[in-house]
Amino acid sequence: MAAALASFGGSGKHESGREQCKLAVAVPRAAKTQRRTRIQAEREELILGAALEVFAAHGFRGATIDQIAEQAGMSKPNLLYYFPNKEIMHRMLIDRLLETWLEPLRKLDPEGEPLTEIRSYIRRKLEMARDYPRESRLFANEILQGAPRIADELEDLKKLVDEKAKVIGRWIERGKLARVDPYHMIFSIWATTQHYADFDVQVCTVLGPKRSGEGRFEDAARYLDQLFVGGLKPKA
Amino acid sequence: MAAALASFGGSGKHESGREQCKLAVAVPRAAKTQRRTRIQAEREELILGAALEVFAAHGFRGATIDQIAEQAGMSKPNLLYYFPNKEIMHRMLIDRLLETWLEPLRKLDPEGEPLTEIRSYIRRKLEMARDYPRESRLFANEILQGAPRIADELEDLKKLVDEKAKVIGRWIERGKLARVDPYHMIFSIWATTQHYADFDVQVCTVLGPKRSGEGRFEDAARYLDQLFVGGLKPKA
DNA sequence: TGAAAAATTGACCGGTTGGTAAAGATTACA
DNA sequence: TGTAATCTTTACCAACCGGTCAATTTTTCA
Repeated sequence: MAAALASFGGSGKHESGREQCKLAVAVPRAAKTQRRTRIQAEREELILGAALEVFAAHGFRGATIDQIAEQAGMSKPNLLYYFPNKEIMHRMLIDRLLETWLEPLRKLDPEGEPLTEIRSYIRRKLEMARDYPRESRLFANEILQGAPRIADELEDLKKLVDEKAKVIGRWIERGKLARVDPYHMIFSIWATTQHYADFDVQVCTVLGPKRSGEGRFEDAARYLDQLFVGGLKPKA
Repeated sequence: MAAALASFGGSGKHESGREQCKLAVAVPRAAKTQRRTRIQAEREELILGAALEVFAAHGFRGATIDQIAEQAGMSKPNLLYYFPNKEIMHRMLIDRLLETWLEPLRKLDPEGEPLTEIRSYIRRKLEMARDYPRESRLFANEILQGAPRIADELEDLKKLVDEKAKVIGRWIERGKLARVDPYHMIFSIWATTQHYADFDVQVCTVLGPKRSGEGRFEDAARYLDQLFVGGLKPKA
């Protein structure tokens, strides 16, 4: 229960320090010129949490403002006082999601020991699936439906992957990894780790009540370690 | 382009021969006592195809009857003459989907050579992701949103997986496979193969225009082969 | 304290959506 | 060919949904 998968709390909420660029859009119209209130900050956070819950569970079109408002414990017009419309809530969630979501890949260190780096990456991604399943499902919903609202962001993602694929390619050239396709390797890491967030219902049903406790992430971590270390170790 | 991934056409449409149990529900009310017409069969098939397209792209709530009707090239009331409501179309699609979807796992042969069996399973699943991406997305949409409409079917799935997990367990006992968790092994196969259908937009964007042709499935097949054979081969 | 600013709400509106009613067009078949 | 069954469409309805408005309550701060 302890060693395999670390806790994730460390770096606080999603992005405490940095100013959130797109947030300005959502400042209530009545307060445009004014400084943000304490209540504004609190309410906006409350609403975004509720919106995350509902968007993740029903997708963009499936989610209704009424549902989000109820989840946040306020009336619909009250919610719309903070966020002028549904799109903006969604857009803001996607933006801050991508920040955290890509962090593990960014951390992949070209100077590190290749197999260790990849194991760390997998572990981090699995921790994110465990600790931020709603974010994962929000993203999955969006991609599944053709990513209509995040084409630009996907291009940024491509750049990051291109860069890291080169790093992996160099590791392979130096004989530190098996000769695999770096892109498909990254895909397989995304797929296997996010599966535990996106397909959680299925995973828990199939594992049954006895094995579907939190321990399932430890088991998954152990298995994925075996799979990837075995599969990516360079042939001697 | 040829060897790695076979074509999938072989067994014809989803279930040509067998009688579709739930179909009776959708017989137009006007024709309850009567035998099914040629037109009925044709139209129902046409509608289900359109419904699959739309449900896969927008999820259940996101799909509208009007969209499905337009996709099928008919008016909404005309469509509703064949299927009394949205739920029934969805339910029928899910039912016939699960039949085909689980076939590859059913085919996992306890008597076969373990590593070969698993490689075949992976290849078949990947072929399904390539040839039936809409079905995959329909399923993904449903699971992602908590599987509200298919709890029963998931229980059946569990039974099948339990059975096959035992088979895999015996293979491991006989030293034919590395000592991995059979359940998580199956999850990882599902995740990695279905990823190419469910996250197609992302895959194609990241691969870029040059590599995102149909060849991406060949590359995926090759990579997954390396990964799983390397990862699951018993330690000497 | 009091008044301005901020927060909240009920009532409402236009457009969409799932679904129905009924009448007209087409097809099967005696 | 005629007629009954089947198929299709136009017109429609009630509920829902995204979003607005104007009025009320609460908070802030001089």
